[in-house]
Amino acid sequence: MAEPDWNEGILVPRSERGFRTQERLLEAASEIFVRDGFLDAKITDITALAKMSSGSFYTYFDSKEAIFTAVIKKVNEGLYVAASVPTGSSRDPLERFELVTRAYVRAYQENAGLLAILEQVATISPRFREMRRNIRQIFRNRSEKGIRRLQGEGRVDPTLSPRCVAEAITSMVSNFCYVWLVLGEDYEEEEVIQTLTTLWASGIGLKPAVES
Amino acid sequence: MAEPDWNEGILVPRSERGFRTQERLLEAASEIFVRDGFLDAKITDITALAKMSSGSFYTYFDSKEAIFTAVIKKVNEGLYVAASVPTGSSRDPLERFELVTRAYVRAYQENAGLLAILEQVATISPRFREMRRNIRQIFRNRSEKGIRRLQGEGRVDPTLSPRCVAEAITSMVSNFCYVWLVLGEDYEEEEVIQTLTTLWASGIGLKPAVES
Amino acid sequence: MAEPDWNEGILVPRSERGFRTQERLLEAASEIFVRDGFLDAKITDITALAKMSSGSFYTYFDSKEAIFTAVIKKVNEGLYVAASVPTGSSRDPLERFELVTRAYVRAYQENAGLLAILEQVATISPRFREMRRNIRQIFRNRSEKGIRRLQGEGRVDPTLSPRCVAEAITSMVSNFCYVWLVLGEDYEEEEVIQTLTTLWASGIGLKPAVES
Amino acid sequence: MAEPDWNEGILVPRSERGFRTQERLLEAASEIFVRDGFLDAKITDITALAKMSSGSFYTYFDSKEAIFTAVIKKVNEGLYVAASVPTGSSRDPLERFELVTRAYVRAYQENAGLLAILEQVATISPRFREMRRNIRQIFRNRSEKGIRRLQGEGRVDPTLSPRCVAEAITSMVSNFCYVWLVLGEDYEEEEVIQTLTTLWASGIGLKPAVES
DNA sequence: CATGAATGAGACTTCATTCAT
DNA sequence: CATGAATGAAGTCTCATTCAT
Repeated sequence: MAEPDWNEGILVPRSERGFRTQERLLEAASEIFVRDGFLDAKITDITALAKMSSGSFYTYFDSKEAIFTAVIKKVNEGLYVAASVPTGSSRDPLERFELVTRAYVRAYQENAGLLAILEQVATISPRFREMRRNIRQIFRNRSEKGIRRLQGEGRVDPTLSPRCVAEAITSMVSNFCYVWLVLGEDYEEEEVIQTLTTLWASGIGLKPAVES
Repeated sequence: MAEPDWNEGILVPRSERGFRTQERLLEAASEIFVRDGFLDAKITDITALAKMSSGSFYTYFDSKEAIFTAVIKKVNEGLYVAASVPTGSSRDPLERFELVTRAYVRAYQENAGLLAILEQVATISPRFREMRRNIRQIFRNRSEKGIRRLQGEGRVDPTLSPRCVAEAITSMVSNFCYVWLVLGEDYEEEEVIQTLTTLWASGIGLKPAVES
Repeated sequence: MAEPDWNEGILVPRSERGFRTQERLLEAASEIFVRDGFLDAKITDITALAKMSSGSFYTYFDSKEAIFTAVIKKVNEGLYVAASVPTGSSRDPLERFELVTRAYVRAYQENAGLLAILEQVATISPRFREMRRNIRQIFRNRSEKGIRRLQGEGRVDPTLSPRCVAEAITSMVSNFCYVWLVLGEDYEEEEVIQTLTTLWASGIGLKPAVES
Repeated sequence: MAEPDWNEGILVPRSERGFRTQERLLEAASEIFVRDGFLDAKITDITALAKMSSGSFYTYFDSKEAIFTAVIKKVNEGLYVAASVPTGSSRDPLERFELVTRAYVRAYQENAGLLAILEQVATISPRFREMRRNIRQIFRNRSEKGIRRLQGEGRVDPTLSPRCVAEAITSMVSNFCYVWLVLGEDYEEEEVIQTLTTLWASGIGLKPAVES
């Protein structure tokens, strides 16, 4: 339960100049991580790209893990926003599914490089496994709630376990994005979104609203 | 396309005794890989567990990658068999889906430890990325073929892209197993199998056979 | 022979305010040196404790060695005073020995924390080895002179080498204090003083004054 | 109370060849430690002097601390033997004191270089502080026992605390050796031994055996 | 005079792999 | 075929001191 402190090891600059230097490091690190992966990324490559001495790195971050955390935090926030995209309660569920899927796919596309590395680091470090889990939970919990509501409205098979279904759909969407955008299987964006949306909706047996 | 040679680096013992020694190394390696992961697994730990000198390792394998390949090959074969489980053409599709899913889940359960490590190594090494991709393809291609046939029989929405759907279902099943059996989310086996089967079948809009 | 300049590297503040700032640094440094030792003491810890920026340190001291010198100078002066405690020529030698021992013990007790660190630094730096030697010499030379006088008065064995005896007694007293007050062997103050005084006096075969 | 494990970090070679290599390292390390001190001694200097690659060091020792422990253990054993020199119960106490002092001085002389470094390390590391304390205790405990016996025989002032006196004498002898043989104060060996022995014997008020 | 960011040399350590015995 | 010692490249991190603002 004890959530790791995601700011651990990330030092806070005390001047405007320091703030800019930290930003430079973050940008350089993103580039290096995407290029070389976490394991092969060298601090000296990052500082060289940011045009500073290697020692300066430690003015702003305690370790490679720390700067990776900082880099990923931004990505995470992007995914968080995507997974929380407001759908407007008045819409049709199908439309909502599509909206959510599209937002997720877009966010994944924009950050595919770093998400690939996060996937790598998550297999190595429990800390980052937890981080990835968190963002996954947002998506899953949201789906679960939606399914519960639709079951309540009699529009979805009531025998299905909402949590289990939500987990499965989350797996489908997130892993499809991984295979497509990271591993490089060739698909066409619109087709992906339509297929995932359809499988999702039909999978849970979504029925049209019962009109009165 | 050029398939890596999965036997490269795995030396062939000349004697019966050598064969048994190699087996001992494989068993020890499985244990160490599961315990420490690929990166932290040390050759000396493997040889110590197999009760031999570190130098002897290279009589049987060329490298750490080679012995990992050998260890994973067995697992892979298990998954291959599972993914190829004969279903008997006469059966109902729903039953076939369930059978395939169950076989996959069982195989995953039996090898969860090493599959977790394969997941790790696949993020690091293209060679093993390819290996994992292969086994995934078996499952996906099979699904794709099934869907195509059902579309031909008019029992599944013909506008869906069979490949895309198959990829999505493969993602759903394989990633669910990962989250459940490797990351440790708590689910109940039978419920998982039923849920995945249902989502699969309903997702593609499977209709009862048209009786004549 | 060339005595180091013990004020080298200690800058002289030009203002009253600067003077107080330097004092703050000295207090902070004492605390940090005692807590962490010389080697592990960090300039940033000292400045942080003194509530100023690390750069300001160099307005007042040239180096870590310089501030340590400044800190130790005070201690040294204390020991100097103790070792020079006036005994009044009229007293009984035994009483004088006790007075000197007591003064030394008191001074050591009051500064045990920093003297422990001086001991450390003296093993590392010739400069501080010299400093410690100086204070030791005061004690030793004084003893030596006393012994010579008593030998002249026929109250002490004339075959003993005054310098060698003085060195031995200095070793006994100073190292006892180190073992007791720094290393933490448990002794009772009064007992220590009496024992050292007795060993000293009896050791040199002190005889009662020859009355005429 | 928990005695550190003095073999920790010292690996045991499994072959004759390894044993010789470890010896080579120990000899090289002694030389380097004496030349540069513990802090400035570099692993690469040791391996270079022993004519091997730097990595080989870690086949035999875990760290610089470990090899220093191994080097000092030998010295310690030498001092232990010296401090335990058998005196023959029949002798005169004065002769016994001289014998013990002489043995200690000799042992110190032979190992002065490394003992200087031990003194340095002891001020830095509790582990080695403990080691030095151990050897000191042997000497002190032995003195204490002797004094107790002589008090029992009525040949020594019964009001003196044996432990406190023994500590003082140990301080005198050991610190004199340090000042003389490490810091370089100029003394003549025989004079030192006689002076220390006399101060010791007279200090405790040793009386000739009461003849019947 | 104060601030705090910038500097940079370099020792330690790991461990897969090779090789002498 | 077994043993275990030998190899060596290379990356992280520290922190006293300097310097621009």
